[in-house]
Order: sequence, then C-alpha cells, then structure tokens
Amino acid sequence: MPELPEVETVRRGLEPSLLGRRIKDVILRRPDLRSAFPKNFRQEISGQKVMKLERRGKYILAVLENGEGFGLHLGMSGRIKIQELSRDQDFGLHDHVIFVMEDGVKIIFNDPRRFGQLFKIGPHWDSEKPFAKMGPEPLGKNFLKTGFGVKLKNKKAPIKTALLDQNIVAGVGNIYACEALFDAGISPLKKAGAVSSTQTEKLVRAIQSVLNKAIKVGGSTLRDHRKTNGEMGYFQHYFSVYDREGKACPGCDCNIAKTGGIRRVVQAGRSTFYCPRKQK
DNA sequence: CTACCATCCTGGTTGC
DNA sequence: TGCAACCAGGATGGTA
Repeated sequence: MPELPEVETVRRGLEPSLLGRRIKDVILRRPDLRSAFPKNFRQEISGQKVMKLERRGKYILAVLENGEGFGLHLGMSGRIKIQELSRDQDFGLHDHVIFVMEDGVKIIFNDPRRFGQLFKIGPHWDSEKPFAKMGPEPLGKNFLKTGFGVKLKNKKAPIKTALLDQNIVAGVGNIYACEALFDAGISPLKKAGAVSSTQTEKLVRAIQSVLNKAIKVGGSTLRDHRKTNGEMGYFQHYFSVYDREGKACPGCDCNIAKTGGIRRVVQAGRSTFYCPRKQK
C-alpha cells in the first residue's frame, strides 16, 4: 500500500498515542511477517518510552529511551489502527502485532499480505542495513544537491524504473513516480541518464509537489491504506495518469478516440501510466 | 556493476 | 452466479 505520503500520514497519526508514551506490552500473534520477528522483541520493547518517531523512505522508526528502537514497514497491504480504551481482547483477522500502551491505547499492525516488516534498530540505525545506502529524502532540504542528479546520470534504466529504486530516492513508489513524471512532462521511457539537468530540476519540483499534496490529503487509498483513525486518504481523486488507462489526460484536449488517451505500459514488471503527448 | 525474474502472501476485480 | 486467472502501492535475493 504505502509510499512516502501514506507512511508519513501513518507516522503523524501515531504521534499522539506513541510519542513520549510508554509501551506496556507487545503482543505478537504470529512469529513473522516478511521475516521473523526479532528474538526477545517483546521483552526488550516492553516498558520503554518512545522518544522519537521518525520516517525514512517508506519506513517508520521508533527510538526508545534506552537508545535502541524498532522499525516497521507496511509492505503492500499493512495498516496501523489505533484502538482507544478498548477492553476487547478479540483481535481481527490479520491483526498481527499489538502495542499495548501504558494508558490502555492499543496500536495494531494489520497486514493481510504479510509483506510488512518489524525489526529492531540500534542507536546508529541510519548507517545500518536498509538505510545506509538509501537515497536522499525527497522532501529534505537539499534533495537535488544530495546526489540525486548524479545518480540519475549514471543510470541506464528508464527514469521511471530509476525513481522506484530506493537507493536513488527514498520513498517514491509506483503511483508517485508516474504522477511526478507527468507533472514534469518527462516520458517514463526515457533513459535516466538522458534526462537533462533542466528536466532534473523540474522533476525534483514535481516530486516534492506531488508528495506534499498527497500528504496534505492523507495519501492515496486504492484499497488498503487508511489513516490510523480509519479514514481514507483521498489523493486518488487527484491522479493525473495513475490507473487512468484510456482516459483523458488533464491538459490534453485531443480526441481520445484517436489518441487512446493515457497509455499503460509495463516497466520492470510494474504498470506505468503516462501521456505520450505531454511527456517526452 | 546492471537488468531481469521469481518470490513472499491475501484479496479484490475481471472475464469467461 | 461461479470460479479461475490475473492484478496489486514493495523489497530482495538469485541468475545471467
């Protein structure tokens, strides 16, 4: 489900219940998701207070008072639900992990497809496993100057495929890659290395703009994504190209019967949507 | 190094 | 209506 805007929406939704609060207990209702849960996870996390709640790419990181912490990734279908003051001990289908807070609030990690992750992090998580080589934060201050342009220049893959590479830019997934390329007027088929510096600057602005707009409305809900209070995001209503094959491109007033409208192709096994007239 | 592929899963949608 | 095939927002490890 989640790309950067959805993950950021979830992180913000978690803040009131998690940040500065103490975790009383962790209930693991199965031994693993994508990978096995860390040994002694429950013992090591229980009793700790959450000092920081951060996001890096599509990951949410909780730093605890002992300097250790944990990370989670929502995979394709992960959701976080917050249950206030419920004595109900019956959990729903696919409610795999439950953080029970000191004040009785339950934070539930639900994930039907089980592509999600839950893992431990150390004080220097930033230089560890998935984060060490991860690309820059697109909403960070110096996104363009943090090597994004250079990384693109060295890529032979199409620009769309490059945008999905978390080592080039963190947090962009299929939806926002398509939308950003449309906004920037760049064909997804163009080789990353052939994108000019002017186009790269335009792309940077387009990525930031589309991500910020999506965050503002709670992300995109296609099927699974929900805010922590259960509400849907509604950026899907603003899609220009994603999931709009054959429909009119906003900005093209051409005859759809002749042009076929928005086109869908498959790149690196993923659907790409674009307007061949607006994106060169 | 890069590109491509299969794989981990369930569930919603599509097409016969 | 029933059912099977296909598709999905991601990451990774293997192979060529």
